[in-house]
Amino acid sequence: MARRAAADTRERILVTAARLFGDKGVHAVGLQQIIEAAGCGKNLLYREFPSKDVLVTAYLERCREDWTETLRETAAATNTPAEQIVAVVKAIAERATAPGTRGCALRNTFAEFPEQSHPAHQVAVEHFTQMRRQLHELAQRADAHDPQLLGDRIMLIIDGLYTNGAIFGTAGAAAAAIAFAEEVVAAQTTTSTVVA
Amino acid sequence: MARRAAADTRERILVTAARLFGDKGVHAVGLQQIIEAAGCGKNLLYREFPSKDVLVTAYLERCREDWTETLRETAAATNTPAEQIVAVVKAIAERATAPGTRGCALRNTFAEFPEQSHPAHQVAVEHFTQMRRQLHELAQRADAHDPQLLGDRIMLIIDGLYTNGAIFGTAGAAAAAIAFAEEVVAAQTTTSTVVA
DNA sequence: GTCTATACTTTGATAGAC
DNA sequence: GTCTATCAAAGTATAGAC
Repeated sequence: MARRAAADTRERILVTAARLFGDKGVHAVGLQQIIEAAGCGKNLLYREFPSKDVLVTAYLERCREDWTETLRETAAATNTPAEQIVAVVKAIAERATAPGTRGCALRNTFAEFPEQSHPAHQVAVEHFTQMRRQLHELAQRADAHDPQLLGDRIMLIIDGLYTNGAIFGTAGAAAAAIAFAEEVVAAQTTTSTVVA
Repeated sequence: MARRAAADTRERILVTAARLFGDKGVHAVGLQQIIEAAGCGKNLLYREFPSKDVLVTAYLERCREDWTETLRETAAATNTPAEQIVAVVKAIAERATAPGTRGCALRNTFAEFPEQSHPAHQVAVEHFTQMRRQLHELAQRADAHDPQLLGDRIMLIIDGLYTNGAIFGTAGAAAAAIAFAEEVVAAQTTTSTVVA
């Protein structure tokens, strides 16, 4: 069943590329390196991903799915939109401050590809735009006084968390960011300023 | 006095390189491009900066000086440490959300050089460590309830501001971040929670 | 002598042919 | 899966202008 193996191969290449891109950055990783690490031929890689740009785009789309998954999981695990906002920050905080982590793949790749015409740049911008909108919606469903304000503040905390986590990577930073998010959500969703 | 011109030449090369690195990213800019833009010979560039790594490091050190300058200016323009914290956020917000800006050079370059052994990586880490310490000190002088907490929260806002500004670059984002910082400072430096 | 300009070497990348 | 073409990069050396 050589034909059936194709799906697995594509997945293996993508996972391998994602790991290398994430660890060393997109520019620093050559296709040769991915081929060796994935243990496949050059032909196969080019059959699945006709160019490096296509591979990078697929890598970023995969990262976007992780975010969607986070949103889905936190929605299922919480009772209220306000709780979900904090849970989202919590989930990201745990990942962003894990040792060896290098921040957010989409943000890092965005920094690597400043050209607006580059597909990687565009995928990243789409992601951030969508993410911001989703946080606004979440804040609205949480009955925030000013949904856009709350959403943007949470976005700031998440962005900062990724940057900060990539630099320092301490567990304390995660707890601090979560507490910060809790206070911000509480202040923006209740009439009296209550600090949990 | 051809010998005297050397200082100017070095400065011109560095400024040119800084602009190109900042606009297109370090990896995307070749030395040839810098030579053409600066209008100098290859020999001269290699005399002033023996390798690209040296040039990149000089570029980052220059960016660090900008931060030091910001700290100095805000200290001179404000009366209290609490005001200075807000002024720092304000100064960064204005720069980070200016059109055509691409966020923080040190953070972007940090994303481009994940290897800990690379001098560019080390300069960036030094900068962030120093910056965090300075924010802690500032929070302490502002009589914050928990100086480290306040400093870290301001650091989160600044980090987020750079990322957010690089992506969306709206003027509203600057005002929102400044208001956010004001509230956080007020909440952490007064006994009663006062919202300005 | 100091700068510009260019030719060269080596290395490593994408890409495609077979 | 190997082999090869093409191109661009860093870095070095050299030729020539003022």
